[in-house]
Amino acid sequence: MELRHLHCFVAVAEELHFGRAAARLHLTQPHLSRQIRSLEVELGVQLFTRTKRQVQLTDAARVFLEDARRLLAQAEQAIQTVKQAARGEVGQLRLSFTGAALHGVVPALIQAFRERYPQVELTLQELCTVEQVEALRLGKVDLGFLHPPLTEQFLRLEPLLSEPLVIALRQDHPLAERSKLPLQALANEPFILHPRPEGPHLYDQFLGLCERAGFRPRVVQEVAMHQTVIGLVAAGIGVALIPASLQELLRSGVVYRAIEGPAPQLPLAAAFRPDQGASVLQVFLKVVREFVPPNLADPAECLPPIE
Amino acid sequence: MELRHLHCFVAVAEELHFGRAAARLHLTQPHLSRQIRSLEVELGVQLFTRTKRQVQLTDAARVFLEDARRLLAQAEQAIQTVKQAARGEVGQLRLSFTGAALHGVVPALIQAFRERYPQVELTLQELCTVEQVEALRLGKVDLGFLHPPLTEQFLRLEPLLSEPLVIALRQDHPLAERSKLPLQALANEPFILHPRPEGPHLYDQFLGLCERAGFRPRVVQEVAMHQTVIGLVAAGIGVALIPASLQELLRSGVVYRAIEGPAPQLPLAAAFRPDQGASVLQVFLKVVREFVPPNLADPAECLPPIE
DNA sequence: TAAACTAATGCCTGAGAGGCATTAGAAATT
DNA sequence: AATTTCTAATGCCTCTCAGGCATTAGTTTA
Repeated sequence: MELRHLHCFVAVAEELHFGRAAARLHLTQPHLSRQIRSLEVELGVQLFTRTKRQVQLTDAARVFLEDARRLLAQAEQAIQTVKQAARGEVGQLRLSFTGAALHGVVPALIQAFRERYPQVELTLQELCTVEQVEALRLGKVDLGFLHPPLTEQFLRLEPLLSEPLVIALRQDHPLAERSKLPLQALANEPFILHPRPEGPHLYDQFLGLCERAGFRPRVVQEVAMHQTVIGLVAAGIGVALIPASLQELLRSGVVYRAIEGPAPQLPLAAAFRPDQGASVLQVFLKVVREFVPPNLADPAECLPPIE
Repeated sequence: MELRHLHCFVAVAEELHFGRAAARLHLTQPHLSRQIRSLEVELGVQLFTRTKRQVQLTDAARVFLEDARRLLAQAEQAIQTVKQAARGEVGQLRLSFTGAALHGVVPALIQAFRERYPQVELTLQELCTVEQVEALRLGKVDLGFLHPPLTEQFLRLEPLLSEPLVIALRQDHPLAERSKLPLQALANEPFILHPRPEGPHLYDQFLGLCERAGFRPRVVQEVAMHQTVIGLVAAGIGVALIPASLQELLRSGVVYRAIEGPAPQLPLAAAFRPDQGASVLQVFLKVVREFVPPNLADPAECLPPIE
């Protein structure tokens, strides 16, 4: 039995007339007669009672008709679905992102993609940059939002943006009066930083900028979670560096101040394996590129030299 | 696209090896390669990435695989179902029955059929004999349990049984003391009967028997529903004739007594149109025949002559 | 009785299902 | 580096069957 037979059967069952059914199928009536006959023989079931003048469905055919219609519709649907899948509009995509990426363009980007391609099943996972590189290497993740630069060569990067870090201060801190702070002003402050392994480049970049400003920062606490960092600032343990977009993590008693002069920059990029031809990934990347701010044309910009 | 292509696709997708897949399908590997290629061309979708050495599914193929498996399983199922339907094990059957048939073998018969052929959808409807004949004529009912004889010729009858009628009396009626009553004993009793149009044969049979016993019964009430008849007996309005199997319609204050000598008989038969080839009907009839008591071998027995 | 309608039959053609032998590129082995 | 092995693809063949046209054979209508 082939789908062709089902098409023939449904047409005859609906028209109850071999001639009209054949016209509908763009076949000749004799051929259609034979198709139906061969289907009946194969099934071992009589589907129509035909007199020379009229055609009737048997009870078995009535039962079969429902199944046949459903099968044909589902076959049609399957064809549409696989075409969509080939265009990357159906399927699954495993994403990862750093905690810092959670508060910038990334959520908006993911939401936009979700709306445009609702049939793509997204898996989301928060991982730090190094964990993401490993997950991408192992093929456990298709695309990661992480913070360059990377030493790994097997990943391709799609730079998204580079945002300056700002200083988080307790509200009653003397420096909070000023709207902008040069790094030197922080020479004697106790710092709360992210652990170096979680973002070695940012860590070293900051130390380099401090050195250029003539001091070595006093680190009193190393904490991974941004929430915790800000909590410690609120508790007066020290001051902290926070990506600008994380200022939306409001907390009473904490204020944010921009850094005057060369500020540490936290670049954000989408990383993926170029060898993965997954078309869902390609579609996602197109959306990613829409969200790249125009001033990022030159990726060099997002990584100010630190000497 | 034909089911054949789906079979090929699923085999290759599961084996990830054209040679093994071809063996499974009892095809040659070159032909299978071409089938897959033609499917890909028709869909406009690449399903496999093949190097000379290994075969991999594309993302689109993974999506398609689920649909293809489901389609093949459902096609197989549809074939089984239509075969069952042809054997009369699937489908629908519209039954009708008189009120009297509701209390004898008919419910047990229907239940037995239900258990044996759960995939046949039964429609049940209570109609009197003449209504059933009309419904059968119009094709609104496939089989009816009714009371012969019929004047109509277009129906075939399958006699089921013939049961004697018994007398329903109020418990405190003087005649209730005897265990059997000759008809003559009822010569002066007020009778509650079913209206003649609902069962003309039974009505006339009873009148005939009374006449032979030397009296003409005094009918005080004509009521259709058995429940109501018995209610009237309990109320002391009169005595009534009830099919023996309806004695299970117990009601305090009412007793039943057999008739001595020739008793009116209510024959029950299954009636259907022989021109309806519906195999569900044939299967049902087989069950009906199992429920015919052996002493009914000669259908003449169930209709004692009334002169 | 003739005409119209309609499913089935007979016969033909060409596409393609399916087979066999072989090629060609990759991986494993020597 | 050379050889062998493995495996998908190609070339070419046959023969079935999808599908067409002309016709037949019942049935209904005029």
